[in-house]
Amino acid sequence: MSRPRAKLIDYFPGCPVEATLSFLDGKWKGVILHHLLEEGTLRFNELRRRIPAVTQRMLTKQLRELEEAGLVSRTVHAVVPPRVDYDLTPLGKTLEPVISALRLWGSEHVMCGDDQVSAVMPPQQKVRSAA
Amino acid sequence: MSRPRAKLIDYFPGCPVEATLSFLDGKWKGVILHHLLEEGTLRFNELRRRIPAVTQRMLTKQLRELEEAGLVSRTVHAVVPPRVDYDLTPLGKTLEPVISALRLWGSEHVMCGDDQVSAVMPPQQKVRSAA
DNA sequence: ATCGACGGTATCCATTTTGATACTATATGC
DNA sequence: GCATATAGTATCAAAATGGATACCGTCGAT
Repeated sequence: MSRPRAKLIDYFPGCPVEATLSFLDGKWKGVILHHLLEEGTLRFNELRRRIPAVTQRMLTKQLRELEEAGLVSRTVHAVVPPRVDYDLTPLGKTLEPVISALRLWGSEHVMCGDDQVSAVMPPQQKVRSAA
Repeated sequence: MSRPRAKLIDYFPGCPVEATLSFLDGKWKGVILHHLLEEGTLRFNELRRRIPAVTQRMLTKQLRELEEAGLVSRTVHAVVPPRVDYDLTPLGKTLEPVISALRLWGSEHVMCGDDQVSAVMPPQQKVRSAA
């Protein structure tokens, strides 16, 4: 219910980019998808531990939005310490090339200083076909 | 200035994805980059016309952020009706594979209803190498 | 003299997003 | 009985984002 992006854009010829971005919106969706792609099924607190800076509320929200978008599945096991598994749906898995492209660009061009992030041209190294 | 994303993330092993996303953040950066990639140098109002839904303030803001990030260059011509050219920097151009991946996924998986956007699995069609 | 185009700024306001904190329920371990 | 773990929800407040509107200065056209 909150998709400010692409929602009121009446300009859709050039919009698939923005449309895709709207699914990755929010502060944590990228990381969540990344972990789910890398590690497969994860429980709520497993994700939390992998993303220390996220709060419970935020993680819940982002997961719900991913679920609503059909990218992530949520499986509740009716066991006694509650247990909920999160996994990518087939649709979610199709995002792999996108996440890979993001990750590749990030790892080649983004330098992480102490508390800031900046993009730089990589030294003339050839881009290996990093799958 | 304002980079809530990735700013306070002390978890950087798995973060290139999020780092990249932080550069595409904001409602219009994706479209701006898309147009600049497609059409090369554009003036302020040329961009505006290509993105009817953006306000002057927002376009300015997003362009400034892209400039600050080193992805876009801003050239002021000291002529009499002011003239400002925006173009991708070499660094900005390296985002092409990313934008392409986003565009490809968007065009294959995102269906645009009247006023909402949803992702779907494409019917088993093979992915043509849509450059 | 006024209007419009250009490329913005400044101001104000509404919405959205995020964070902090406290709270829930059940079961196990102590 | 109390703490812990699980997977959250509720509430409040702050911050960030975005939109509307008005304004700036200069030039050419009317």
